Amino acid sequence: MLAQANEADLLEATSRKVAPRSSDLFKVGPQFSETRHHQDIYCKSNDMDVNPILGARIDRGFEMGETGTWIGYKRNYFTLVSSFTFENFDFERFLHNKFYTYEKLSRSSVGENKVEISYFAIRLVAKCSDDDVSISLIQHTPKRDKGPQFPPPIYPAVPGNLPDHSTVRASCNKRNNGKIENMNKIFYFDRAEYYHNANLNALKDNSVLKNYPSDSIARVARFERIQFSSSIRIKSTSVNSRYFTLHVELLGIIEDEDSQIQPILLSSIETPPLIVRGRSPSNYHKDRTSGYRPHGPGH
DNA sequence: TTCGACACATACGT
DNA sequence: GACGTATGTGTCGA
Repeated sequence: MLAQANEADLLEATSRKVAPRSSDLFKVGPQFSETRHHQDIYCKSNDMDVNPILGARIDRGFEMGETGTWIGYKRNYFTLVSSFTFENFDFERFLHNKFYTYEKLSRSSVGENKVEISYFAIRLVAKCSDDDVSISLIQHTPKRDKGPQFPPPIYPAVPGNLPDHSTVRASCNKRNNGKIENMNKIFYFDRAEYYHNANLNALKDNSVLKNYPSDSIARVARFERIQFSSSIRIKSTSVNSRYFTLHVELLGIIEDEDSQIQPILLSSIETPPLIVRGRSPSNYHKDRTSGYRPHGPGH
């Protein structure tokens, strides 16, 4: 059974051409690390320390290679979802509170500055795993080449639960309004609807909720049709591939003295090192049946 | 060798 | 089941 699985993986990874719309393209990728904390979060009402827990899953675009490393393709899309919760905070409790953190002051000065968090947000970044240098990611529309490209959005977000892999799979490429609406209930929180049902409005609300920039607020940040920027260098030497990591960051958005919006990195999670295969034909129609890596002159 | 552009093919959603 | 889409990947030429 193990041998069988390996054989299947090998076939998958080395020979067969993949149909462009096959649902097999959805695969769960590598696990993310435990949440790492960068700046503490406190609850305003009682100054209690709040423990954020970030979760994320790659749902498309990476598969495990023969040697156990995770492999993606520069030319192909990947999909990633992420959400966060606060330990011991159910959703209602979150909605009735405000939070603050400390802003690191410049190196020359000492100490930290207490700042209120206007709202929370989730960001996706990629880094080169050697030097921690940021790598740009881009997002396509369904029109791909015919549409514009953007950097992946930073999602203003409230706490939420990560949907199943199958839910993410089912959420892609929907045009039917009813289906889209059902998916939106999973991926978004509707503030206007909440205010209506709770007999509240933005004037009466004095919680963190009122500071979010729009009524449609992510419960789950969904990053679809993401690719590594076409300009990334894949090799560190002519032989060795570089490794990349994907990081999901929980940000606290604050307002500085000049009412400028500014993100503070509160916590993050990351993938293990990833290989991104480039466009070289040697990364495609391989037919070797051993673990041998081709790099000599081919055909 | 690598990249942008265009092309072809094929499973999916409606 | 037909039709339009979305997307992996083949290819050309700078």
